[in-house]
Amino acid sequence: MSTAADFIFSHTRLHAKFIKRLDGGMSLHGISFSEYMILHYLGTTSGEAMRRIDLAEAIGISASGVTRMLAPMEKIGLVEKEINPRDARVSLVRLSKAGRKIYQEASATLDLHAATLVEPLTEIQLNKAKKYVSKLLGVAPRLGNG
Amino acid sequence: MSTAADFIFSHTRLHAKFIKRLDGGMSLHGISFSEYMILHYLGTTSGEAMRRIDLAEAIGISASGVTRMLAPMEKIGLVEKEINPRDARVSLVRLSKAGRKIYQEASATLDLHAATLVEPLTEIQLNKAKKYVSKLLGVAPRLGNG
DNA sequence: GCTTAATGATTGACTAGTCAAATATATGTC
DNA sequence: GACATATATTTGACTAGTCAATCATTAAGC
Repeated sequence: MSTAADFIFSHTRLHAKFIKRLDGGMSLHGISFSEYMILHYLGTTSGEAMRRIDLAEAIGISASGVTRMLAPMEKIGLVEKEINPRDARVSLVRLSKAGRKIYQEASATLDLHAATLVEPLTEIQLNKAKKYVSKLLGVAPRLGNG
Repeated sequence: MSTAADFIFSHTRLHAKFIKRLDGGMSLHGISFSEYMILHYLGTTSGEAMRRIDLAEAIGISASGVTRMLAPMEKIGLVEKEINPRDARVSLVRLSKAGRKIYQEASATLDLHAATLVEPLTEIQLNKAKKYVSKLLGVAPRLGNG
C-alpha cells in the first residue's frame, strides 16, 4: 500500500473519530454535526440567507441532501424559508432567531470538543496540519506563510 | 470559530472529497471504498481471517454495519464465512480467491487515485501530515484473532 | 452442574444521505 | 411570442450505515 493510500486510510478513520465525538457533543443542543455546519454557514454568510444549492456546495453534500436535512430543521424552527423575489426557482434559507441562539450555544460546545480532539498537536503542528488540509482541498490557507 | 473547530471543518470537507473520488475509482472494480477497506484488512492480516468485531473496529464502523456490508460481499464471492472451532459465537471472515484478485487490482487503482489526491503536498509534507493524523488518532494497535 | 453475566453476531426500525427523474421557473434565440 | 435549454429544488427509490433488542454461545461464581 502506497504512502498516499495509507494516509487516506488514516484520514478516513480520523474522520470517523471526529464525527462520532462531535455528533455526541452537538446532541446536547438537539442537532447533529451536519446540522451545525448548516447553522454555521447561514450564521456567517453576509445577509444570513443562502440558496440551498450554495449550502449544499458549502457543506459538501448534494442538493437533495440539503432539502432532506432542512425539512426537520424548518419544522423545529431553526431555519426559515424565504422567497427570492427576483428568481422564483430559488428558495433562500435563513437562520431564525431560535436558530441563531442554538448556533451560538452549540459553537461554544463545539470549540470545547474540537480543542480536546486536536490536543495531541501543538499549536504549531495544528497550524501546519491546517495548511496541509487547505492545500489538499485546493483552497488557499487562511493564516500563515510557512 | 476556534482554530481547532476550523481545522475539523476543513478535515470534514476533505474527507468528503476523498471519499467521492475513491468511491468513483473503486466502482471500476465493482466495490465501494468501504468494501475496499474490508478487503484490505482481510488481505493483510496474518492468516487472512478476522472476526467480524475486529473488522468493525479496524474500519471504524459498528458490528451491525459489518454484518450488513459483508452480506452482499459474501453473495458475490469476495469473502467467505469460516467457523471458529474454539468459539461458536464468532464467525470468521476470510478473503476468497476472487476477493484476493479484486483486492490486488483495486489496490493499484487506489494507489493511483490516492497519489493524485495528495499531489498538492511534497513527500516531506505528506509524511508530516501522516504523522499528525497518527497523533490525532492515538496509536491504536491492530489486534489479531488469537 | 446450574445460574448469571459477558461476548459475538444478527435483526428490526430508523436516520442520513445518494442518484435519477420530475417540477417549476428563467433565459436565449429566432 | 414560442420553443429549446439551463437552473434550483423536490420527490421516489435506494444504499449504507446507526442503535437497541435478541439470540446463541461461552465463561464465571457458587
